[in-house]
Amino acid sequence: MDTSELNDQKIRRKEELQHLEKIGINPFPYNFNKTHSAKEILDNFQDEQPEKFQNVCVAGRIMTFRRMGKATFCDIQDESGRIQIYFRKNELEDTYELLKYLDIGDIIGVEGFVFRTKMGEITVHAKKYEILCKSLTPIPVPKIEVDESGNKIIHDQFSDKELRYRRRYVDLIVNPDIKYVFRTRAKIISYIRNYFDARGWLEVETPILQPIYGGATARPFITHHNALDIDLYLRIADELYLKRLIVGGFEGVYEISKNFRNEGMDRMHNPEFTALEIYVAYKDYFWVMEMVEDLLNSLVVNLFGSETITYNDKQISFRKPFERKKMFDLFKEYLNENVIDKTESELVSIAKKHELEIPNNLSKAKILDEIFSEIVQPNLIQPTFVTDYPIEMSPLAKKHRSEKGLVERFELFVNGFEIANAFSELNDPRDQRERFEEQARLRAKGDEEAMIIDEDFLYALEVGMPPTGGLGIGIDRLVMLLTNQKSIRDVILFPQMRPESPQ
RNA sequence: GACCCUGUAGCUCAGGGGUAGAGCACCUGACUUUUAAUCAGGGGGUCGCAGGUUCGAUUCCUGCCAGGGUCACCA
Repeated sequence: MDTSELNDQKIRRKEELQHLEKIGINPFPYNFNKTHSAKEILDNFQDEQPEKFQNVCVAGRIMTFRRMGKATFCDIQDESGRIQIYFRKNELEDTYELLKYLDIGDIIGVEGFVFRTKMGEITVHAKKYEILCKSLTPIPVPKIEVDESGNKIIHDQFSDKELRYRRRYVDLIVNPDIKYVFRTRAKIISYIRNYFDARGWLEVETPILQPIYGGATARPFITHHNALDIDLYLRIADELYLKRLIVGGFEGVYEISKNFRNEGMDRMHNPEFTALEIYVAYKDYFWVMEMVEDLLNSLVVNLFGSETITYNDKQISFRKPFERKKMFDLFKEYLNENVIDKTESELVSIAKKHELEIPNNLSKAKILDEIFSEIVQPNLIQPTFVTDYPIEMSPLAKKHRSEKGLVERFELFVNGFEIANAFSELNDPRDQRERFEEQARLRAKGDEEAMIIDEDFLYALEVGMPPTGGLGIGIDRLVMLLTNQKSIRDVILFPQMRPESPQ
């Protein structure tokens, strides 16, 4: 680091560090034998049995200091929470003087016994302590002041969103409550994995670097392989590879996949995001509906002990069965129109009646999609399966067994979010080729997101894929929903940011 | 990509054409059960960056950079 950037606080900390080294103390030692977390002590200490905690070793980051001459209190924070430490000069002798070389942010290890102070706080009375890491740059430490009328005044709150995302490590220290979101995220993923594994479905890994991207309509990131001298695409979805594995004879495969889409960023979108896809042989979309219903119901019960969650003051119930509605019935319900036989221009004028401007030259599928997501989707708060989509919107889904022009597809909406997308998978290679060709025509007309023909995938379908039910779940949005977060950036540890420009 | 808002101390913010303010954090001293510790002193800023207007710009204007929000595209 350029020393001209050092402010007075950094300079002082560096001097403290050098002093510690000069007197033979390693400010960056190798290990510490921690015996208890803060939470274990706070939860289990009993005043009538203090002997159980006669000798504990705790470690954590110093978050507050209250120095009172010959006695000092500080709070240290470990992963489980905070605990107060008490130091006395007459017991620590020389090392007491060294406390003045410690700062908020330093990590220390303390050996001592647990007691309760006059004010009632469970505290570790230090017999000895050692520095485990000297912190050379100050962190903001919020202090909550309560005034006479009981209002909370928070000083030093670390609330700047840019800094919180860029320096997530500081955010985690200073706003430890957010750890809950990431713990819950891990629990959700591990629950889903266990659920699938228990049913014998195989977790697989498929290529992130793909010569032909597919499985979704989106613009890709492009990269280059030097040795082969070819462009490769970061995957936008793993669907076509998972289906190849069903062709290969695995009867249930799933992948928890980082996907990459070169599109806008906002509250609901990050350029890289996590999707779950699963394909099970011999099943159709009705079976998938019941599976995802059971998966989400049992997940929510497992996490919260209840079928009901709260998102943004709304109660959302995951009680089975979820509502099931055909897409065209929803159009009827919200537009009072039967849109199934309408032309493009008729649809545009219907949209206008509902104060929705549709850009020119959109295909019928895109217009319907637009109307649906603007007018219908925001109303789907309780878990709702929307079924039976127009064929043009779903080039990888199998034609509906009885409804002309539709496919066997559903999406699950909760709180207006699209959580899951599923099909009876298209396995007729002739039909699949026609759908790809239609996509190619759209692409030629300028639709940059239309799919590319994947000849190898068609070859695989010619080899033969059994009837298959497939499902995709947007993990980030599911986590948002289940942790009551309003931005995708709040459920991704390191969300994408514009790089900081060197000023 | 378009529009709106924002950028001042380590953090959160106020201010305003004439030597830059608060709370917390930091430093010195006092204090052996404090917890917003308290008390007495003190230091710390290229006011996002670059131009322009002006006797003088952190303040006004323009451009750029960064962030947030809304819209567009999308999941």
